[in-house]
Amino acid sequence: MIDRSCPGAIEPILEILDGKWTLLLLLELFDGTKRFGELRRKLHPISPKTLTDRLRLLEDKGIVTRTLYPGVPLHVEYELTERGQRLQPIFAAMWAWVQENGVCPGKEAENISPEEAGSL
Amino acid sequence: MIDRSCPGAIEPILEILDGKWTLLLLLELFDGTKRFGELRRKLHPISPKTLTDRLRLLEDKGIVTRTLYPGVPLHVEYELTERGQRLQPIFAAMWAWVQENGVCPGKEAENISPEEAGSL
DNA sequence: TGCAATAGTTTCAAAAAATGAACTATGGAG
DNA sequence: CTCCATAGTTCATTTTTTGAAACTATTGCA
Repeated sequence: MIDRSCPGAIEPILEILDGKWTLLLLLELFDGTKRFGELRRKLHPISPKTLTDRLRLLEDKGIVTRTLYPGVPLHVEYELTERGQRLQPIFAAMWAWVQENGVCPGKEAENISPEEAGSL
Repeated sequence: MIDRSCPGAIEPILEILDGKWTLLLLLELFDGTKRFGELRRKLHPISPKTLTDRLRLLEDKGIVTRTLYPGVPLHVEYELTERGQRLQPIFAAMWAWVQENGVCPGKEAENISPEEAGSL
Protein backbone atom coordinates (compact mmCIF):
# COMPACT_ATOMS: atom_id res chain seq x y z
CA MET A 1 0.00 0.00 0.00
CA ILE A 2 1.38 3.41 0.92
CA ASP A 3 4.97 3.49 2.06
CA ARG A 4 4.97 5.70 5.12
CA SER A 5 8.74 5.79 5.24
CA CYS A 6 8.96 8.02 2.20
CA PRO A 7 6.28 10.70 2.65
CA GLY A 8 7.87 13.17 0.25
CA ALA A 9 7.60 10.72 -2.61
CA ILE A 10 4.14 11.78 -3.72
CA GLU A 11 5.45 15.22 -4.62
CA PRO A 12 6.32 14.47 -8.23
CA ILE A 13 2.73 13.52 -8.82
CA LEU A 14 1.44 16.54 -6.95
CA GLU A 15 3.27 18.71 -9.45
CA ILE A 16 1.67 16.85 -12.32
CA LEU A 17 -1.90 16.84 -11.05
CA ASP A 18 -1.81 20.37 -9.66
CA GLY A 19 -3.76 23.22 -11.23
CA LYS A 20 -7.35 24.12 -11.78
CA TRP A 21 -7.80 22.42 -15.15
CA THR A 22 -5.30 19.60 -15.10
CA LEU A 23 -7.56 16.74 -14.10
CA LEU A 24 -10.25 17.71 -16.57
CA LEU A 25 -7.62 18.06 -19.27
CA LEU A 26 -6.22 14.61 -18.57
CA LEU A 27 -9.72 13.17 -18.65
CA GLU A 28 -10.11 14.52 -22.15
CA LEU A 29 -6.82 13.01 -23.21
CA PHE A 30 -7.70 9.59 -21.81
CA ASP A 31 -10.44 9.69 -24.39
CA GLY A 32 -7.84 9.83 -27.15
CA THR A 33 -5.65 12.19 -29.15
CA LYS A 34 -6.97 15.73 -29.28
CA ARG A 35 -6.16 18.97 -31.02
CA PHE A 36 -5.59 22.29 -29.32
CA GLY A 37 -8.84 23.85 -30.46
CA GLU A 38 -10.77 20.75 -29.57
CA LEU A 39 -9.44 20.79 -26.01
CA ARG A 40 -10.21 24.47 -25.80
CA ARG A 41 -13.82 23.89 -26.78
CA LYS A 42 -14.32 20.91 -24.48
CA LEU A 43 -12.75 22.68 -21.52
CA HIS A 44 -14.53 25.95 -22.22
CA PRO A 45 -14.17 28.54 -20.70
CA ILE A 46 -10.49 27.78 -20.20
CA SER A 47 -8.20 30.52 -21.52
CA PRO A 48 -5.68 29.67 -24.25
CA LYS A 49 -2.90 30.79 -21.95
CA THR A 50 -3.88 28.40 -19.19
CA LEU A 51 -4.34 25.59 -21.69
CA THR A 52 -0.87 26.02 -23.18
CA ASP A 53 0.63 26.39 -19.71
CA ARG A 54 -0.85 23.06 -18.66
CA LEU A 55 0.04 21.29 -21.86
CA ARG A 56 3.64 22.51 -21.68
CA LEU A 57 3.95 21.35 -18.09
CA LEU A 58 2.57 17.94 -18.93
CA GLU A 59 4.90 17.76 -21.89
CA ASP A 60 7.87 18.61 -19.66
CA LYS A 61 6.87 15.88 -17.23
CA GLY A 62 6.64 13.36 -20.02
CA ILE A 63 2.90 12.91 -19.75
CA VAL A 64 1.84 14.14 -23.19
CA THR A 65 3.42 14.50 -26.60
CA ARG A 66 2.86 17.39 -28.95
CA THR A 67 2.89 16.71 -32.66
CA LEU A 68 2.79 19.47 -35.24
CA TYR A 69 1.22 18.69 -38.59
CA PRO A 70 2.28 21.25 -41.18
CA GLY A 71 -0.07 21.94 -44.06
CA VAL A 72 -2.91 24.34 -44.42
CA PRO A 73 -4.24 24.96 -42.00
CA LEU A 74 -1.55 23.57 -39.72
CA HIS A 75 -2.69 21.62 -36.71
CA VAL A 76 -1.28 20.12 -33.57
CA GLU A 77 -2.18 16.92 -31.79
CA TYR A 78 -1.73 16.14 -28.13
CA GLU A 79 -1.54 12.57 -27.01
CA LEU A 80 -0.79 10.80 -23.75
CA THR A 81 2.50 8.98 -23.45
CA GLU A 82 2.75 5.50 -21.98
CA ARG A 83 3.62 7.20 -18.72
CA GLY A 84 0.54 9.38 -19.03
CA GLN A 85 -1.72 6.43 -19.73
CA ARG A 86 -0.56 4.88 -16.51
CA LEU A 87 -2.22 7.74 -14.62
CA GLN A 88 -5.61 6.23 -15.43
CA PRO A 89 -5.86 4.04 -12.31
CA ILE A 90 -5.68 7.19 -10.19
CA PHE A 91 -8.68 8.59 -11.99
CA ALA A 92 -10.48 5.29 -11.79
CA ALA A 93 -10.01 5.37 -8.02
CA MET A 94 -11.34 8.93 -7.87
CA TRP A 95 -14.24 7.88 -9.97
CA ALA A 96 -15.01 4.95 -7.70
CA TRP A 97 -14.97 7.26 -4.69
CA VAL A 98 -17.37 9.67 -6.32
CA GLN A 99 -19.69 6.80 -7.16
CA GLU A 100 -19.88 5.80 -3.53
CA ASN A 101 -19.70 9.20 -1.89
CA GLY A 102 -20.32 11.96 -4.37
CA VAL A 103 -23.09 13.07 -6.64
CA CYS A 104 -23.27 13.05 -10.40
CA PRO A 105 -24.46 16.52 -11.51
CA GLY A 106 -25.94 14.97 -14.62
CA LYS A 107 -28.53 13.04 -12.68
CA GLU A 108 -30.08 16.20 -11.31
CA ALA A 109 -29.93 17.90 -14.67
CA GLU A 110 -32.48 15.42 -15.97
CA ASN A 111 -35.34 17.45 -14.62
CA ILE A 112 -34.37 20.96 -15.64
CA SER A 113 -37.15 23.04 -17.13
CA PRO A 114 -37.50 23.43 -20.91
CA GLU A 115 -36.57 27.14 -20.71
CA GLU A 116 -33.31 26.33 -18.95
CA ALA A 117 -32.62 23.50 -21.33
CA GLY A 118 -33.16 25.84 -24.26
CA SER A 119 -30.35 28.13 -23.16
CA LEU A 120 -27.79 25.33 -23.45
CA MET B 1 -13.67 2.35 -15.45
CA ILE B 2 -14.21 6.07 -16.03
CA ASP B 3 -17.69 7.09 -17.11
CA ARG B 4 -17.12 9.48 -19.97
CA SER B 5 -20.78 10.48 -20.05
CA CYS B 6 -20.49 12.39 -16.81
CA PRO B 7 -17.27 14.41 -17.03
CA GLY B 8 -18.26 16.97 -14.39
CA ALA B 9 -18.61 14.27 -11.77
CA ILE B 10 -14.99 14.38 -10.58
CA GLU B 11 -15.48 17.96 -9.38
CA PRO B 12 -16.54 17.11 -5.83
CA ILE B 13 -13.28 15.30 -5.37
CA LEU B 14 -11.30 18.10 -6.96
CA GLU B 15 -12.59 20.40 -4.24
CA ILE B 16 -11.51 17.95 -1.59
CA LEU B 17 -8.03 17.23 -2.90
CA ASP B 18 -7.26 20.80 -3.93
CA GLY B 19 -4.71 22.94 -2.11
CA LYS B 20 -1.00 22.92 -1.57
CA TRP B 21 -1.02 20.85 1.62
CA THR B 22 -4.10 18.69 1.36
CA LEU B 23 -2.57 15.50 0.06
CA LEU B 24 0.25 15.58 2.57
CA LEU B 25 -2.26 16.27 5.32
CA LEU B 26 -4.42 13.33 4.32
CA LEU B 27 -1.35 11.10 4.21
CA GLU B 28 -0.68 11.98 7.83
CA LEU B 29 -4.23 11.19 8.79
CA PHE B 30 -4.19 7.81 7.05
CA ASP B 31 -1.51 7.01 9.58
CA GLY B 32 -4.03 7.51 12.39
CA THR B 33 -5.63 10.11 14.64
CA LYS B 34 -3.52 13.20 15.06
CA ARG B 35 -3.56 16.37 17.13
CA PHE B 36 -3.28 19.88 15.74
CA GLY B 37 0.23 20.51 16.97
CA GLU B 38 1.38 17.14 15.76
CA LEU B 39 0.11 17.85 12.26
CA ARG B 40 1.70 21.25 12.38
CA ARG B 41 5.08 19.76 13.22
CA LYS B 42 4.88 16.99 10.65
CA LEU B 43 3.78 19.37 7.91
CA HIS B 44 6.29 22.05 8.87
CA PRO B 45 6.56 24.79 7.65
CA ILE B 46 2.79 24.97 7.12
CA SER B 47 1.20 28.02 8.75
CA PRO B 48 -1.43 27.46 11.43
CA LYS B 49 -3.93 29.40 9.34
CA THR B 50 -3.50 27.17 6.33
CA LEU B 51 -3.71 24.10 8.50
CA THR B 52 -6.98 25.15 10.09
CA ASP B 53 -8.36 26.22 6.72
CA ARG B 54 -7.67 22.76 5.29
CA LEU B 55 -8.97 20.92 8.32
CA ARG B 56 -12.17 22.96 8.32
CA LEU B 57 -12.73 22.28 4.65
CA LEU B 58 -12.19 18.57 5.12
CA GLU B 59 -14.52 18.65 8.08
CA ASP B 60 -17.20 20.37 6.01
CA LYS B 61 -16.85 17.75 3.30
CA GLY B 62 -17.24 14.96 5.84
CA ILE B 63 -13.69 13.69 5.47
CA VAL B 64 -12.40 14.31 8.99
CA THR B 65 -13.90 14.71 12.44
CA ARG B 66 -12.66 17.15 15.06
CA THR B 67 -12.88 16.14 18.70
CA LEU B 68 -12.14 18.54 21.52
CA TYR B 69 -10.83 17.10 24.76
CA PRO B 70 -11.24 19.61 27.59
CA GLY B 71 -8.80 19.39 30.48
CA VAL B 72 -5.46 21.00 31.01
CA PRO B 73 -4.01 21.53 28.64
CA LEU B 74 -6.97 21.07 26.28
CA HIS B 75 -6.30 19.18 23.09
CA VAL B 76 -8.02 18.36 19.85
CA GLU B 77 -7.89 15.23 17.77
CA TYR B 78 -8.49 14.93 14.06
CA GLU B 79 -9.52 11.62 12.61
CA LEU B 80 -10.63 10.41 9.20
CA THR B 81 -14.25 9.44 8.78
CA GLU B 82 -15.31 6.28 6.99
CA ARG B 83 -15.73 8.45 3.90
CA GLY B 84 -12.23 9.81 4.39
CA GLN B 85 -10.73 6.35 4.78
CA ARG B 86 -12.19 5.44 1.43
CA LEU B 87 -9.89 7.97 -0.20
CA GLN B 88 -6.95 5.65 0.42
CA PRO B 89 -7.20 3.76 -2.88
CA ILE B 90 -6.61 7.05 -4.70
CA PHE B 91 -3.37 7.54 -2.81
CA ALA B 92 -2.41 3.94 -3.33
CA ALA B 93 -2.81 4.47 -7.07
CA MET B 94 -0.68 7.62 -6.91
CA TRP B 95 1.88 5.70 -4.93
CA ALA B 96 1.96 2.92 -7.47
CA TRP B 97 2.48 5.44 -10.26
CA VAL B 98 5.37 7.05 -8.45
CA GLN B 99 6.95 3.64 -7.89
CA GLU B 100 6.90 2.95 -11.60
CA ASN B 101 7.57 6.43 -12.96
CA GLY B 102 8.79 8.76 -10.27
CA VAL B 103 11.73 9.01 -7.98
CA CYS B 104 11.90 8.60 -4.24
CA PRO B 105 13.82 11.61 -2.86
CA GLY B 106 14.96 9.45 0.04
CA LYS B 107 17.01 7.19 -2.20
CA GLU B 108 19.21 10.04 -3.33
CA ALA B 109 19.53 11.38 0.20
CA GLU B 110 21.49 8.25 1.11
CA ASN B 111 24.70 9.72 -0.20
CA ILE B 112 24.59 13.25 1.15
CA SER B 113 27.82 14.50 2.67
CA PRO B 114 28.35 14.45 6.45
CA GLU B 115 28.24 18.27 6.60
CA GLU B 116 24.83 18.34 4.95
CA ALA B 117 23.61 15.51 7.12
CA GLY B 118 24.75 17.39 10.20
CA SER B 119 22.48 20.32 9.42
CA LEU B 120 19.37 18.15 9.59
C1' DT C 1 -1.80 41.26 -51.81
C1' DG C 2 -4.69 39.95 -48.45
C1' DC C 3 -7.64 36.55 -46.28
C1' DA C 4 -8.82 32.23 -43.85
C1' DA C 5 -7.95 28.80 -40.33
C1' DT C 6 -5.12 26.87 -36.88
C1' DA C 7 -2.40 27.51 -32.74
C1' DG C 8 -0.60 29.81 -30.14
C1' DT C 9 2.04 34.38 -27.39
C1' DT C 10 2.16 38.66 -24.84
C1' DT C 11 0.95 41.82 -21.53
C1' DC C 12 -1.38 43.44 -17.89
C1' DA C 13 -4.99 43.07 -14.45
C1' DA C 14 -7.65 40.39 -11.12
C1' DA C 15 -8.50 36.79 -8.03
C1' DA C 16 -7.21 33.20 -5.02
C1' DA C 17 -4.10 31.02 -1.90
C1' DA C 18 -0.45 30.96 1.33
C1' DT C 19 2.49 33.19 4.75
C1' DG C 20 4.12 35.55 9.08
C1' DA C 21 3.68 37.78 13.21
C1' DA C 22 1.20 38.83 16.83
C1' DC C 23 -2.72 38.07 19.38
C1' DT C 24 -6.86 35.30 21.88
C1' DA C 25 -8.91 31.59 24.70
C1' DT C 26 -8.93 27.97 28.34
C1' DG C 27 -8.13 26.46 32.98
C1' DG C 28 -5.32 24.54 36.62
C1' DA C 29 -0.76 25.12 39.17
C1' DG C 30 2.27 27.98 41.80
C1' DC D 1 -2.40 37.24 39.34
C1' DT D 2 0.76 35.26 36.33
C1' DC D 3 2.45 31.31 33.79
C1' DC D 4 2.27 27.22 31.05
C1' DA D 5 0.70 24.40 27.21
C1' DT D 6 -2.66 23.60 23.83
C1' DA D 7 -5.16 25.27 19.80
C1' DG D 8 -6.34 28.19 17.45
C1' DT D 9 -7.69 33.50 15.17
C1' DT D 10 -6.77 37.98 12.88
C1' DC D 11 -4.99 40.94 9.66
C1' DA D 12 -1.85 42.76 6.50
C1' DT D 13 1.26 41.25 2.94
C1' DT D 14 3.25 38.39 -0.49
C1' DT D 15 3.11 34.87 -3.82
C1' DT D 16 0.85 32.15 -7.11
C1' DT D 17 -2.70 31.31 -10.38
C1' DT D 18 -5.97 32.53 -13.50
C1' DG D 19 -8.07 35.34 -16.81
C1' DA D 20 -9.18 38.67 -20.79
C1' DA D 21 -7.93 41.08 -24.78
C1' DA D 22 -5.24 41.84 -28.36
C1' DC D 23 -1.62 40.46 -31.09
C1' DT D 24 1.74 36.96 -33.84
C1' DA D 25 2.97 33.11 -36.88
C1' DT D 26 2.32 29.79 -40.82
C1' DT D 27 1.02 28.70 -45.45
C1' DG D 28 -1.89 27.95 -49.49
C1' DC D 29 -5.36 30.05 -52.18
C1' DA D 30 -8.20 33.55 -54.73
